[in-house]
Amino acid sequence: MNWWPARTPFEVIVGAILTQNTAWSNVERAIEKLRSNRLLTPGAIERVPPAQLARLIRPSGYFRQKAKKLKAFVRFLNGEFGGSLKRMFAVPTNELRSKLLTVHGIGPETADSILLYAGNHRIFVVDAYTRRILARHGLSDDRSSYDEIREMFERELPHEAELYNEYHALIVNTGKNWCRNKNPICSECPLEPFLPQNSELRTEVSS
DNA sequence: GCCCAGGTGGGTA
DNA sequence: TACCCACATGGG
Repeated sequence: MNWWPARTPFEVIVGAILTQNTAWSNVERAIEKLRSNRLLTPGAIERVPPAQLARLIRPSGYFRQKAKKLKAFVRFLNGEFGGSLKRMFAVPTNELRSKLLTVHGIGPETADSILLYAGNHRIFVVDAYTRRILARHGLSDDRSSYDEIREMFERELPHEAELYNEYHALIVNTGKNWCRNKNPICSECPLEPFLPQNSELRTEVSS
């Protein structure tokens, strides 16, 4: 939870759901609404009426869908782990990942963000930026699946949560520029370790 | 006005 | 499996 902007693990999870296909600035408004209404705990989300929850998170977009997703997660947490995140995160990574993927509204990226940023599990998070940057460097194509890309990073990088955390942060923070502009690739590119020696990709890339 | 953002689920062929 | 679409707000 070093880079992810949140105060508690549960807040990370809420943010991971609210940020689905949504700009973070919009998520912040929704989180602040939840905070001022003291709804940033599993118990509070469980008890709040769905319509009220939806109204509060409206700025994050898809608010009716996301209200259902937040409800689905706390139902899962209560049912499987008695409402305890500590107990949930004590489950081995792969087993927990499988369980999270059964929850309505939790897909691969959301599951992995929860595992890494809320639970400190060693899982590399792949997102839209990661895919675009990889494709642009010729390291993947559109047919590469989420898990293929994730496993590539986990295979090539030291297996450390701290490093995955930082690496994904670098991709998100800088990816925005690389995706839209035709900037040369600089030495600070997080994918630099993957680029073949002598590759023209190291100095320049054409769109 | 138009396009997009730190995705996911459901329906159809 | 592989598309297609709905979901919705706020900023550039």
